[in-house]
Amino acid sequence: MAEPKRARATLTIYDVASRAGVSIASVSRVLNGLGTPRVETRERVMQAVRELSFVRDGAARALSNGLKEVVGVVVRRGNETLFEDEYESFLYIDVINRGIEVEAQRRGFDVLLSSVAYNDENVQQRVAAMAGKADGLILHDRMLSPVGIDHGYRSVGYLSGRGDSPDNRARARVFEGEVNAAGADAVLGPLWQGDYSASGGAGVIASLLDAGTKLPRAIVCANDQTALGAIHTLAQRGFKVPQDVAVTGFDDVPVAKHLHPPLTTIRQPMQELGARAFEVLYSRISGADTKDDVVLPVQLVVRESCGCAPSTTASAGMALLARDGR
Amino acid sequence: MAEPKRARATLTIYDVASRAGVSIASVSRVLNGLGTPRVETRERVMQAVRELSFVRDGAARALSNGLKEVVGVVVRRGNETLFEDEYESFLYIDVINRGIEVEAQRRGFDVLLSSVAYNDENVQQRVAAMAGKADGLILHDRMLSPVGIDHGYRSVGYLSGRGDSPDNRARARVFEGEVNAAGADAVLGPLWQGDYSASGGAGVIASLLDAGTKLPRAIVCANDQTALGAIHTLAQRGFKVPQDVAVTGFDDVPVAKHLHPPLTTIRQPMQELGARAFEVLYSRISGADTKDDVVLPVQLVVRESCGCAPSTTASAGMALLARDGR
DNA sequence: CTGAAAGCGCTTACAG
DNA sequence: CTGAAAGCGCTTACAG
Repeated sequence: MAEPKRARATLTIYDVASRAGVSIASVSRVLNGLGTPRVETRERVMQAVRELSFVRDGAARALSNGLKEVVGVVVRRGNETLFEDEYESFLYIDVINRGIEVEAQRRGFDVLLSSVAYNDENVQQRVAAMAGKADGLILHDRMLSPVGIDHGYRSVGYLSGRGDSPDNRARARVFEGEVNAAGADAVLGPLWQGDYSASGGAGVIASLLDAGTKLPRAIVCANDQTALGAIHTLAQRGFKVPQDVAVTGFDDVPVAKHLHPPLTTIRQPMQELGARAFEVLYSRISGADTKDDVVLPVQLVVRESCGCAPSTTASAGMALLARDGR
Repeated sequence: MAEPKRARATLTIYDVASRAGVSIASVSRVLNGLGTPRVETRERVMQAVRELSFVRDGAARALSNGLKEVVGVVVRRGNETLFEDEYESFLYIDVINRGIEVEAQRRGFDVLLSSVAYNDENVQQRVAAMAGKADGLILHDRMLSPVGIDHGYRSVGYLSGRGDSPDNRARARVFEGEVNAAGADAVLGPLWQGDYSASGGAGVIASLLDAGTKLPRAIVCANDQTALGAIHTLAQRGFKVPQDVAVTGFDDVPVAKHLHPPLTTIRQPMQELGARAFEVLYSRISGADTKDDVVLPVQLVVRESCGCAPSTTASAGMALLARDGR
């Protein structure tokens, strides 16, 4: 197959100018709504544009303006074997991106997307390429947060996410602090190392049980997928959740409420998060000095896996939800 | 807030050249792996690049090369009130995009994303802007497909998607043909007009019932969300699915299997679809002449809502699934 | 109000 | 192997 080179746009501003019988400067001004052209000039240009279906080249504009009107977004994705339901968990990435995009669109920006695998060797190159194509970059990482729920369990384990995730480390730190502050035993460490995946969570529990370890009374998982895997293995090995071991997740992925038992977890304002990320970046691009650390409130979603009583409402799980169109 | 203008990249290829003591032509060649530079030249350039953390400007490269290495993807999104579970349905868009992106990355392309609301007034402008920033565009629309399942129902309704969707029209056409061919009554038309949303599906059923219409024995919905809404209203009005009215969907969104009853539906190879879309586009960009119409096989997912007996397997719904890393 | 011209940061024949 | 220079398609002071 031929290398895609010199797929040069057929039409340029010169074509429009000559057809309209004006200079390229006038075409540019009309197209940008600059100055106060005579109506005749304006109309001739617009007509030529229409007749030719002319579209300005973004690269040339960007080069001339020093502004591409493109935000780069780099996400990391797993590339391992997945539980079927796990597909859904990637949703949260897309919801964040959706938030970025909505906000970006308000400013006339578009979103350039690139995902790198966790084990990608040339992350550097990929990020550099993105940097070259965009005015600024947003890099995803998982988020951290404090929580508030206490069933008086005396020992609580932290089934962690990837070791190389800053969020995971922060989460572990907060976890340990909170559990100790409550006077309970915090159980965590290398044997409790998951990887944000369901199979990772399942594997940790299986290894612990195989090694004859006594499980803590409750297990806080780094995310819902991990909890999903943990609950699966616990059930398989004859443990009742939450009677024998309580479990919580993080993210509130759609399937969380369909698990047995329904998963107690934390919901984060994903779309809003993306929107705010773009706002901060945009301010920077605009040269404003901004506070760069934005923390959004999270919401505890109490269901049954933590030991709380089943809610009497819930019904069909079909509550109407207004989606903010902004 | 200041307009973001002239956020010009600080470093250019000239900076690298002068630091390395060579011409910009040499820098460019080294960076592109062109020609056979002396090792010393090569190393001095690389070192300068490293020291300066230089990144080539994508716009300038694009302008010079006539190639941006960017695919534009335009998706349409609803902006109405949503059922909570409906969030998930947008997943399929993202899965397709994921397929595009994976394939694009193989060719050194990145994905530029833009979504337009169904009621967006300046779709034209938006698409034009995208066209200017990309080498080619992929526009989403829903897909069509034939099916194969027969419970001998004598009357079957088609609860449609948006009227302006080509896929919806194609689906309706195929539906009518198949049902008639089976010797049953096809029920469709303006009163059966949904909009791909759950509330749309719910609304149609409610209106029909309110008008005293006798429902057909089975209802084929344009997509899963529509089916979700339909089932909800049917249950609310005291109809048993599938005993009184059978219902099928289209898409196999994650929540489909958690419905009561589990939804019989069609699964499409979404990610593959995206990948193929990019391939076709890439071929065109490369100047190859390609067949542009690619049809991928779909898969019928039989569950209970159509009247089939409950599967004896299913168990925890946690089957492991290999995700092709390609 | 409008046009000629310079310049944005690269790539690439063309000489040497 | 390497450098000087033209050109990619726009935008925007600067004159007129």
